[in-house]
Amino acid sequence: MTTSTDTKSRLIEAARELFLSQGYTATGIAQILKAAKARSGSLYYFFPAKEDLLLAVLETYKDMLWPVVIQPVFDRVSDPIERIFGVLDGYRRMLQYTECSQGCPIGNLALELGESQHVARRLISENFTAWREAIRQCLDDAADRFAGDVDTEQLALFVLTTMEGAVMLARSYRGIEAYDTAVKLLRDYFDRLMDDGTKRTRSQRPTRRVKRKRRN
Amino acid sequence: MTTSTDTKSRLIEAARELFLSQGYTATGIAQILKAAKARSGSLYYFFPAKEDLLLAVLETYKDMLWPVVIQPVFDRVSDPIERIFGVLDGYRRMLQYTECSQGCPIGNLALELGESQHVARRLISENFTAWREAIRQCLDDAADRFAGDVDTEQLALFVLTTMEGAVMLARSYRGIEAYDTAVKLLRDYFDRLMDDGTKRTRSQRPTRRVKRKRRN
DNA sequence: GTCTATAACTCGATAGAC
DNA sequence: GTCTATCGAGTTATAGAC
Repeated sequence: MTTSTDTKSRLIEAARELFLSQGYTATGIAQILKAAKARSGSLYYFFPAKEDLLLAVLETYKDMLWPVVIQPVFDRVSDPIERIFGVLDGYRRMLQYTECSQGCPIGNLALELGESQHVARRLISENFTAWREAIRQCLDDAADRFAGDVDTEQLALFVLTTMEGAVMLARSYRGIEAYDTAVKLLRDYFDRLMDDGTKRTRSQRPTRRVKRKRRN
Repeated sequence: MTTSTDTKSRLIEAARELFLSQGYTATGIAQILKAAKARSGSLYYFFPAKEDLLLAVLETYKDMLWPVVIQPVFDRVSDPIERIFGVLDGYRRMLQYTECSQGCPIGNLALELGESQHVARRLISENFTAWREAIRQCLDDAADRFAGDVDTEQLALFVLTTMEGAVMLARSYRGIEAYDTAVKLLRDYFDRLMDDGTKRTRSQRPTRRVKRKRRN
């Protein structure tokens, strides 16, 4: 049992890494087996088909979102707006660590998978939605810092849009500049949303807002 | 000669469509041959390998950028800022036409291709750069409308970032909403860049900027 | 649960006639 | 330039022993 669980997670982990660096289609079963030090009998004992392995990978991404992507940033940073840019910095580190060859694993698969793999597509959109939800929580926590009314739902989606587009361009140009530029301009947009010039002075803020508690 | 040229372009066109809808790796030679009504002998007469066919496809995208993507919008719209959003509307039409299954063909390939295909990657970045250049021209044409100093190079890159991210999310969610939201917030950012409220008066503005009408 | 062996098929690419 | 025939490797997946 310990062995079996071990093999299963080794397969998922190997598939996850290979799907990330090469894509789903371009990764062969044999390659996964070699990386996981397993045999085809084991793989097909746990997963009926290659696509089921993909589904397992996408589930782990959902599971990893909070503990790996969000929570470490939230533990380090308390300001809700800075938390957002802290998350974005996490993707920057990923790009730099991989010399701009790898960015967001979900974005890769989002564009690769076609109509046929609709279960996988649903998991991808669920991953995106969970990410947006984390950002939206930050925006809600900072709601009183915005000058006018802000649709935090839409703004969170815009943050995701920027991140995914920026990762794509950083990868394409094999340089971090495109990513940094996008985040810089997103920050500029935030500044303009939060500060409408001389019109409104938010003057004193003696009592710092209490942080809303997140689930999980 | 007429036949040969015909066959060659049929192969490129078939490959272009299949790469767009299925990706490069997932598209097989046999599938391309069937769609182009050609035989393998013909394909390998024109292209030494599958990757060379990809390069030809990417070249056609570069050739098509101005006549197909940019110029039709510029012919219809004269205002430089509206030209930018006109181009973005072209991608919206593409998404709607394909029920959000296809967006930007370059973006697809950008995330799919790995380290190995470095010639193809260079062509992809050239496509992106040419696109940015068109947008930057619009921004330069509207330079006096921006409140402060604006780095049109960076802003053009941000427009591309937004478009690519928005196309990805529209495809993932199989709905145009994510795209529309991204464009709407990009428009809001533009408005804030062009009108800085009461802070700074760019001296006399005898001709008040006309409030642009937004579709939708 | 894991092993080996392999079926059944598709892949990109080539050879040689015409 | 286009045709048919096919190579060899690689693909996903299965069978059956252990």
